[in-house]
Amino acid sequence: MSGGVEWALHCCVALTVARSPASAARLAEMHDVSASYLAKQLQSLARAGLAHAVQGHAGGYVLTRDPALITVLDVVEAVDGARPAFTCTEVRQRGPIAAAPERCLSPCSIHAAMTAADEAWRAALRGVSIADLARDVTDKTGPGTLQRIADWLG
Amino acid sequence: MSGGVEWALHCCVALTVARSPASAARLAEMHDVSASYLAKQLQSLARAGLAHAVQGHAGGYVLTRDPALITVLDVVEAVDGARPAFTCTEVRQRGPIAAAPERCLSPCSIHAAMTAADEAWRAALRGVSIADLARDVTDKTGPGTLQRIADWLG
DNA sequence: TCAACTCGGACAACTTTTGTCCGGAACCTC
DNA sequence: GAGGTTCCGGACAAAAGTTGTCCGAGTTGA
Repeated sequence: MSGGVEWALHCCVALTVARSPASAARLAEMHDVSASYLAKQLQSLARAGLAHAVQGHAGGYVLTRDPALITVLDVVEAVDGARPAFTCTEVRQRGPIAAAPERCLSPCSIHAAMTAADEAWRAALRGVSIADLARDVTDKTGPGTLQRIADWLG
Repeated sequence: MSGGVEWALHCCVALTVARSPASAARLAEMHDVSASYLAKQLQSLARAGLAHAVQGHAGGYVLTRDPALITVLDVVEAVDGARPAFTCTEVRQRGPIAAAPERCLSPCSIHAAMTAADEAWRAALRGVSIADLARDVTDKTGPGTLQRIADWLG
C-alpha cells in the first residue's frame, strides 16, 4: 500500500478541526513530509469528492461532508485506487490441459478466495470513519492534541 | 500483490493430486508460464516449509503435509512475504507540534484501523485451505479436471 | 563411473510506483 | 487593477519491486 495513504488520513483528521481552508504546504509542514508529494494525495482526495479545493489567497482544502460520513476506505481508494490487489489471469484456461472457456463462467476457487478476503479487508476499513479516528485521538491523548492542531492551522 | 502468488496456488492444487514429485519445468509447462520464474516461487514454498524439494533425476516438489493443513495465507505469506501492507511511520511524532513519545505508547488510531483490516484479510485467507480449493474445483467442474492434471503430471 | 536431470541462488531487464518540479489559471488582498 | 498566494495538471526523474534469465552445485538412476 502506498505510504501516501497514511499522510492523507492524518490530513483528513486535521481537516476535521480546521476552521478555515488548510493549504497543502501548511499541512505538509505540520506533518513534516514532502509538500510536493502530499499535494498529489490531496488532489486525489479532491478528485474523489472527499475534499473541496478552494483556490487563491488563503485557499486550501476543506472536507466536503461530515467526517462521520467519510470512511477510511474512501480515503484509501481515493489515494491508492479502487482495484483489488489480486487479479486473476485465468491460468486454468492456459497450457496443454486448458479448461474449456464454457466451463470457466464462474470465477475459479483461488479467485473467489482472494475476492472474499479483499472484501473482508474493505468491510473493516468501511466500518471506520474519519470522525471515529478523531474521537479515538481525543480518547487516548485528551482534547489538547486536536486543539493544538486547530490552533496551529490558524 | 505479486502475480506469482496465483501461480503458486495453482501449483499447490496440482500437487495435491500428483502421485510423484512434480518438477518446476513440468508445472510451468502445464500452466504455460515462465519456468525460471515459477521455480523461484516454488523455492519460496520450500523455504517456508510448505513443500519439499526432491533433487536429482525424477525429482521435483512434494507438499510436506496434508493439503487441509496448508492455508491460502501460508502460500501468500511464503511467496509475497508476511509483513503487513501498511506500515506506520509515526507521523504524529514529527513536525512542529509533534506528540511526546511517552504519549505514543499505544499505536495511533490510523495504525489500529489498518491493522484490524489487515487481520480481517488474513483471517479470511487463513480460513481457506488448499484442500478446500481442490474440492471446489471438483464441485464446479467435476472430477475430470484434477484427474487430467494427475495424468498429465504422470 | 557417468550422464542427465534437478534445485538453488546470483544476475539483468522491465514495469510500476514513488517523488519532484514547473508553468498556467484562479482567487484574495491591497 | 496589480501583485502575491494558492491550487491544478502534466512532464520529468528516482526508487522500488516485479518479472524473467542464466549458470553452478548437488543428486539420482543407469
